[in-house]
Amino acid sequence: MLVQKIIASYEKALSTLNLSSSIREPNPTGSVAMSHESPPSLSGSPRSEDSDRDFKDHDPKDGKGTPRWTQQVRVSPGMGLEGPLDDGFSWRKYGQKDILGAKYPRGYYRCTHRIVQGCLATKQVQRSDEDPTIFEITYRGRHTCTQATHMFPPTQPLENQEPNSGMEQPQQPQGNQQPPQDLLLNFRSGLKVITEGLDSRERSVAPSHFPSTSNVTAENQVFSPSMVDKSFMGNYSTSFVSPSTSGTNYFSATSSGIQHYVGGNQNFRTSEFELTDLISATTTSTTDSTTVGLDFPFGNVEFDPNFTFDNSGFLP
DNA sequence: AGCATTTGACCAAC
DNA sequence: GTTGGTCAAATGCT
Repeated sequence: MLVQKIIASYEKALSTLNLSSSIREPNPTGSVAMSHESPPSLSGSPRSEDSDRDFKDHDPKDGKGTPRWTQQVRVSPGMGLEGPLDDGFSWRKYGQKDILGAKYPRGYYRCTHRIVQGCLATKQVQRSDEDPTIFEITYRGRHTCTQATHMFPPTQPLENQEPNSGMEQPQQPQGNQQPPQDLLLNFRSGLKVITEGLDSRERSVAPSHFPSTSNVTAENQVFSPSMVDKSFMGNYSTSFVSPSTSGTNYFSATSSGIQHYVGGNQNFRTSEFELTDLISATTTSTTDSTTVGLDFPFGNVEFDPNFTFDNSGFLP
C-alpha cells in the first residue's frame, strides 16, 4: 500500500515535472543564456542551487583542443554568497581577474592535484551580472587525478558492487575526451547496486538525515529533497527503484534530487549515450526489486535529461 | 610548517 | 594598447 501510494504520488509529480521539462527542453544546441529563463528551482525550494549546464566540445578559440563546457549554478541567497558549492573536486584558486564589462571578477581555479598527479583540469567561476546568485562555471580539461573516489568514503556497506568500485576507477583512455566524462566517472564511481528488500533499501539510501516518513509525503521526499538537511545533501545520495516496468523514462539528476522526465524529445549527445549505456547496463543486470543507488559527487551538477532509464519507479 | 588564497606582474593573442 | 589567462611572491590560515 505504501509503495503504491508513493508511486502514485510519484507519477503525479512526474506529470508536473514533465511539464517543466518540456519548457526547459527545446534548446538542443544549448546556450549559456538559456538558464536565465529556467525556473529557479523545480522543487521550489529556497535552497535551489542548480540552474543549467551546457558544454562545448571544442571551443575553436581554444585551439589547444581542450574540452570546455560551462555550467550555471545558482546558490540561494541564504546560503551565503561565498561562491558555488563544492562540485566534488578540490580546486585551488590561482588567479582572479576583473573582466571587462563584468561586474564581478572571474576566479581561476585548477585542480589541487595538478602538481602531484598532473591533473590539468581547470575551471573559471564568474558570477552573473544580472543575478548575483548565479555563477557561471567554465570547466576546462578533464580530471586525470583520482580524487573522484575520495568523495565516496565507504560509509555504507556496498553490496553487489562492481568489482572495481572499491578502488580508483581506471581512467578512460585519454585520447577521446568528452567533457562530461568527469561527470560520468564520478557517476560510475558512486554507483551502488543494492539487491535487498525495501527495508534495506530505505536504510541504505535514506539515512537518518532523511526526514521521518511518518509525516512527510512521498512528494516531499522525492521532489523536494532540497528540504532535506545539508548532511543528507552531503551524501549526494539519490536512488532509483526499478519495479520492473518497461517504460522508458528520462530524468536528470542533481544533488538535490532527481528530476525525472517521462517522454520528451531525445536529442542525445555522444557523452550522454555513454551515460545511458551505463544506466541501462546497470539496471538491466539487476532484478526487479533492485534498488540502484546513485551517489553524485556534485553539489550542483545537473545531468541533462537526455539519457534513458528503463524503469519508472523511484523511491527515496 | 605546510597548505591555500590574494594580488600585482607577466605573457600571449587580438 | 587592451584583455584574458597564468605566474609567483606575499600573505593568511590551520
